[in-house]
Amino acid sequence: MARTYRYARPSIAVDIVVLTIRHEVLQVLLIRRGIEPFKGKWALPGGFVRVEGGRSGLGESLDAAARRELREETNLDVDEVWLEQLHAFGAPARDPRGRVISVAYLAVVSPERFGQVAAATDADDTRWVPADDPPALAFDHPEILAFALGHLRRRLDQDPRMAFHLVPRELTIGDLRRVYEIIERTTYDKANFRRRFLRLVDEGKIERVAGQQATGGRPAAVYRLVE
Amino acid sequence: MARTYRYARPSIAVDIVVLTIRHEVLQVLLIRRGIEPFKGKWALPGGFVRVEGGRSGLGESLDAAARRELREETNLDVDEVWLEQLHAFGAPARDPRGRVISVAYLAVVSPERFGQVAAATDADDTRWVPADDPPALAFDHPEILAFALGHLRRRLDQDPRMAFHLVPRELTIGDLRRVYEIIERTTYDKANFRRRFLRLVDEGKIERVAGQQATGGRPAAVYRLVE
DNA sequence: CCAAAAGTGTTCTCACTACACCCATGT
DNA sequence: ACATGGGTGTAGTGAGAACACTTTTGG
Repeated sequence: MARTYRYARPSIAVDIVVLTIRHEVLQVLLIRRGIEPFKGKWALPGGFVRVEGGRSGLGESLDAAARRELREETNLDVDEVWLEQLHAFGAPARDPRGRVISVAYLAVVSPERFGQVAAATDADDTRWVPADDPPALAFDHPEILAFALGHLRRRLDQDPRMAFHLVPRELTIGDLRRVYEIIERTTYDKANFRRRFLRLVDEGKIERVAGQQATGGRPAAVYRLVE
Repeated sequence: MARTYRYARPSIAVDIVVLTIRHEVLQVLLIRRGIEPFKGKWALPGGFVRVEGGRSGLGESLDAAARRELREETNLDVDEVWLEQLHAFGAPARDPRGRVISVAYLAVVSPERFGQVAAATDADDTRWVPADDPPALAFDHPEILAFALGHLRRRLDQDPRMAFHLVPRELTIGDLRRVYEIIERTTYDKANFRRRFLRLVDEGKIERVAGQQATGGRPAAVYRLVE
C-alpha cells in the first residue's frame, strides 16, 4: 500500500457527451457551471470519480461514476442510455485547478426517453444545443466533444445498436433513416436504405411488430430491436 | 485549486501492450515484476504517470508517460513506435495496493526496429511471448491484453498504417500479407490481396521503390509507405 | 385529385472470391 | 528440372448506387 503513495496523484474525473436528436438536429447536453473555474460557462456534465467509500472502501468504477454523474446532473433514466467509454484526456494543464485527468464517455439517448431532461431544457443551467455548433465550452471540452462526434460518425455504420438508442423503441424504417441522415449529414436513397435495414431483419436483429404508424404519407410498418 | 483537494485521489498509471511479429507469431512484450505485488509474475510494461515536476510543474501527458515508460523499460526507439491509447481501466480493486486507474496503450513495433529489445530477450526479466498464449499475468493485465488484441484485429482492415509498423520500412506485398494472415489467423488469396494492396498504391499511400528483394522464388517488388 | 411518404423492381458498377495459369529465381 | 513464391487473367457473386415506378394514406 505504501508504495503507491510515493507518487503524487492527480484527481480523476469523468465527462459525458450526451447526444440526442431533437427537432431534426443532433444535439448535446450542456450544463452551465455554477462555480469557478469557468463559472457561468457551458460545460459537459461530469464530475470527480469517487475513490473511497462504497462497499469495497475503494470507491466506484469509471463506468459507475459516469452513470452516477449522468443521473445526478441530468435526471435521465440511466438504465435506458447507451454509455460507452471514449478516451482519457490528460493534458497537464487542461484544468486550472491542478492536475485532473478526465475519462470521457459517450451517452446516447432517444427523444422518447429524455422526458425529465426535456423538462429542464428551459432551465437556466441545463440545455440541449446543436452538437456541431456549440457555444464556447469550458476546459478542453471542445476537444472532447469533437472526439465524441468523430467516434459516433465512425461507429454508426459498424454497430447499428448505437443508432437504435436515438429512436423510439418502436420505430419505422424512415425513423432510422432520418437518424442516419442527420448524423452523417448526407441523404440516403430510401429504397437502398430499406434493403440494408431488411437484412438486419433477416439476421434476426430486428423484428416486425403488429400495426402501422401514420407518417404523412402511406403508413409505415413498425419494427423493434430484438433484445 | 483548493476545490480539487476535497476529493480523494487515485494513483494513475499507464500500461502498454507492445506487439510485434517474431518467428511468424504475434508476440507481446512482458516484464517480470521485481517487486511486490505480484513479485516474480509477468506483467505488461508500465508505470505511474508523473503529475508533478516538468516544465509546467504539473507533470507529463498520458501519451508522454506511455512513451517514457516504454523507453525506460524496453530500450525501444520510441520514435519509431506506433502508439495509441486504448482504454482506461478503473475497477476499484484492480490493484491490491489501493485505487489505481490505468490507461492502457497499444504499441506496435516492427522486427527490424526492436534491436535493443531483442538483445534483452534472453534476459530474465524481459521477454517476448505469444500474444494469444501468454503466461499468467499480474493485475487485470489479461483483460488489457485481450482488449488490445481485439482492438488490433478490428482496426487492421480499417487503418492499414498500423500494419505497416509491423513490417520493415521497405517491404514486399508478401511481407504485408503474412502480417495480415498472422494477425487475422486466416489465409488470403495472394492475387486478391495483391490487388487490394495495389489500390493503396493508386491512392498514393504507398510507393514503389527501386530494386527487388530475393524471396525463395521469383524476386519481389519493393514498396514503401508514403509519409 | 394531389401531395407525401412507404414500398417495389431493375440496372449498373465495383469489390471481393476462387481458381487456373504464367514468370523468375535458387538449388 | 523442379520447388518456391511473385505476378496475371478471368468468371462468378453479392452489396451498394441510381432511379423509375407503384401503393396507401391524409387533406
